[in-house]
Amino acid sequence: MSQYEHTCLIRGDGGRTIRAVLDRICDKWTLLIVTTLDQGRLRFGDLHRQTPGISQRMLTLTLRNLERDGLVSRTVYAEVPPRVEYELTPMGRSLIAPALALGRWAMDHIDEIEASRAAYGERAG
Amino acid sequence: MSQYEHTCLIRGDGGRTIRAVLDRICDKWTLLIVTTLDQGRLRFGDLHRQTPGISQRMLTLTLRNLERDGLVSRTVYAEVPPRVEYELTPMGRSLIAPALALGRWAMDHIDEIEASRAAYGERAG
DNA sequence: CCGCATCCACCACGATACTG
DNA sequence: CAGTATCGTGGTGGATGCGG
Repeated sequence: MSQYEHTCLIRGDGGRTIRAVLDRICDKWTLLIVTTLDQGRLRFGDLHRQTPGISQRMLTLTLRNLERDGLVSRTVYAEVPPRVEYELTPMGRSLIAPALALGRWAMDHIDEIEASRAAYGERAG
Repeated sequence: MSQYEHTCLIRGDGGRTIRAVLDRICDKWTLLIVTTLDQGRLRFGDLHRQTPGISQRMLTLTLRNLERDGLVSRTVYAEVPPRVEYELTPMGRSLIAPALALGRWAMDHIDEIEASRAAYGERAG
C-alpha cells in the first residue's frame, strides 16, 4: 500500500514547506548536534569534544541557528571561567524521533549504498 | 525517558556513519524527489513539473546520484521523442518512512520555527 | 523530450588568530 | 572556557545554450 496519501500532505505546496525546514536542519552538523543533545544539558566544550571534526566556528553557528529556531536553549552562568550550557527545548526534543528514524535508516543501508556506488563507479566511472 | 540508548548506536563513531548518509541525502532536492517518487513510476518531465523551483540540471544530477546510490532505477525507452522513467528501488522505498517522519515534523513545526526566528530577529537583529 | 556542457555567483565551511 | 573576526576555498546550484 502506497503512502501517497501522506506525501500529498507534505508535497501539497510543491514541497516548499518541507524544503523550508530541510534548508535549516540539513546542513552539515545540525542533526548531529541535536542527537548529541539528547543526552541532556551539555557545555560548549562537551559538544565540541563529542563532535569530531567540527570547528569552534561551526559549532557556534550551528548552536546559534538552533537557538534562533527555538530548538535549543542557551544558559550563560556568570562565573569565571565562563560556563554556557545548551539543552533541547520541547520542540527540539520532538525532532529527536524523526532524526533517529533517519539515523537508523542510515546505519541500516550505508553498506548497500556504498556497494551500489562502487558498482556504479565500475560501470560508468 | 531519554532515547540516548538509540543515539549511542548512531553516534558511536562520533556521528560518521549518519554523516556519511546525510551528506548524500540532505542536499537541496533529494528527499523531495524521493517522496515525490512514492507516487510510483514518473517521467523526467513529470518530476520537473512537480518540483517547483528545480532546474533541469539539478533534477538530472539528483536523479543520477539516486541511481548511483541504488535508491532509484532509471528506464530508457527507445522511442521518439525519448521517454525516461524513474522509480524507487526497494531500498528507495525504505527511505520513504523516515523521510515522511521528517516531513511531518516539518509540517507540524514550521510555524513555531518561523515565530521563534521572528522573535529572535527582534531581540538580536 | 531528455539531459549534457559551460560558465559563474554565492555561501557553507575550515583554518587561524585574537578576546573577555 | 567560550566565543568573535577575518580570510581563503571548494563545491553547490542557477542560467543558458546545444545535442541526440
